[in-house]
Amino acid sequence: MSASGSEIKVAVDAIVFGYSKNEGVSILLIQRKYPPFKNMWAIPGGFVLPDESLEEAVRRELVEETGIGVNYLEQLYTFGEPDRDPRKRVISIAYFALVKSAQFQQLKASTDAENAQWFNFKNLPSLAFDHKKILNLAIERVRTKIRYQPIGFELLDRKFPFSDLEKLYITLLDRDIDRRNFSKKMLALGILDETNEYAKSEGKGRPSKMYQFNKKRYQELVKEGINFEI
Amino acid sequence: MSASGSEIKVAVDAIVFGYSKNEGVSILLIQRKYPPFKNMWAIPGGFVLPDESLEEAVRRELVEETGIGVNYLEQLYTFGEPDRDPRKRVISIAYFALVKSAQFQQLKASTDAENAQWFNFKNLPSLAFDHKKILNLAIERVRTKIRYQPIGFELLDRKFPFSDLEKLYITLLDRDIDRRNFSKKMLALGILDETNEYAKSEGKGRPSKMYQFNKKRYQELVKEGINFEI
DNA sequence: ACAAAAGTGTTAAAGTTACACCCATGT
DNA sequence: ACATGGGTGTAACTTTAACACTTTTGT
Repeated sequence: MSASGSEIKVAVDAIVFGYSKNEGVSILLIQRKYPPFKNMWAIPGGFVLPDESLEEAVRRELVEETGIGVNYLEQLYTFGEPDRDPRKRVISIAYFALVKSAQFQQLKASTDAENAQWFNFKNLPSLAFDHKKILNLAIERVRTKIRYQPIGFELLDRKFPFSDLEKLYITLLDRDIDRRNFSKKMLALGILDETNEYAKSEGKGRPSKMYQFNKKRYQELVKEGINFEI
Repeated sequence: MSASGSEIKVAVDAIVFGYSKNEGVSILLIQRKYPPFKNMWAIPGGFVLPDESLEEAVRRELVEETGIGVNYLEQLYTFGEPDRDPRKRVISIAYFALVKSAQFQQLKASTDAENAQWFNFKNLPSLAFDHKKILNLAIERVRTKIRYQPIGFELLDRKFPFSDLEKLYITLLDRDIDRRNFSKKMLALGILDETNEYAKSEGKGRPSKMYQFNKKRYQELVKEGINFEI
């Protein structure tokens, strides 16, 4: 090891994803109040305190800056180019987070965090620092990951109609999905429980059964060596 | 963001993988000269200097501590639990690196770095700090990744007999592979060029043709949307 | 009765797996 | 001539992809 320590600041950032059937995938951004990049949009985040873990830091910053609590959090990548912050050397450990649909819609409506706002992931503003790069990586990661891990359920409510799941995949993968093949495959995995509830109809169409992701069952099956793949 | 910066040190660590047909997969470790964990084995690494990128830091530390230059380097994960170093708060950005077979064998023989040593990945000593956890993650990552990205070639020489590739996969995936099916699949991908060289026989068996990974071709095919998968 | 969304099965094509014998070389 | 590792094809099976009509509800 080198003899001396470093004068480098350590920050965390979190790309928070929300989803609703009608609006698709959204990402939570905050507007900067101070220079540099004053008034520009940025990914929420901040410096890590001496005695908290990285994940604790992310959760704390998210509450402070946006009032949000997330139910899924995963480390994405660490960005550390010497010049990524014009003021000083900052390395940032980026996370991505997923928020359940009902909560996302509540948050959208609330005014708790005046300078936090959701943006559709296909229509994002320009961003401060290297945040565009971070965000693109996060989107790419989520896009890839829903194909081999059941993280999509973290964006839906606990109980959801099958078509919501399908729409989520269509949105993220950005291509059509054959409804019959998709449901066959999903149901064949054995990780979805059918409930005896039905979606309250929204005025049109046949009401759909509500399904529920069975996490325990999934974990058992993982041990037995199944692989989720869509 | 929080107002204040942090008093956290930033380090990088690198899990270096080497491979040879006879010895299988090895990992490069160094023996610590000073407390804490004096004399224990550890993953090479050290603090990031103020003006170098993370990757530069990894390469510099590897040269300083082990005399090695690597040909493939990828970020693995960032470890930041507050208590992972007993002395002070250190977050470490871990990388994994792959070394080509010929170079690995040279390094094994050389005495450049007295306190650096290669260990078979199935027979590792106990390690300082949380390095066991880091190492396990690295092994898991490489194991998974060779199945969907052609990183295996970074462990072989530029030209290699087909059976070396096969043995590498058998070793890492820890299961038998059907020679016929494996070569069919690999060759069907169209990313291996047959050379007109033959392996100099080692006294027994039919000499094998030498193959070569065609990186350009692979990158073209990726753009066209193939997916490498074994 | 019609519009809208949910629910459901079959067939062809592609991909994967299982399996065994001959070939080229050194001793 | 034998021991050793290299090289190769085919058939059964599994998985995936393509495709359209019926059901339930609200208006």
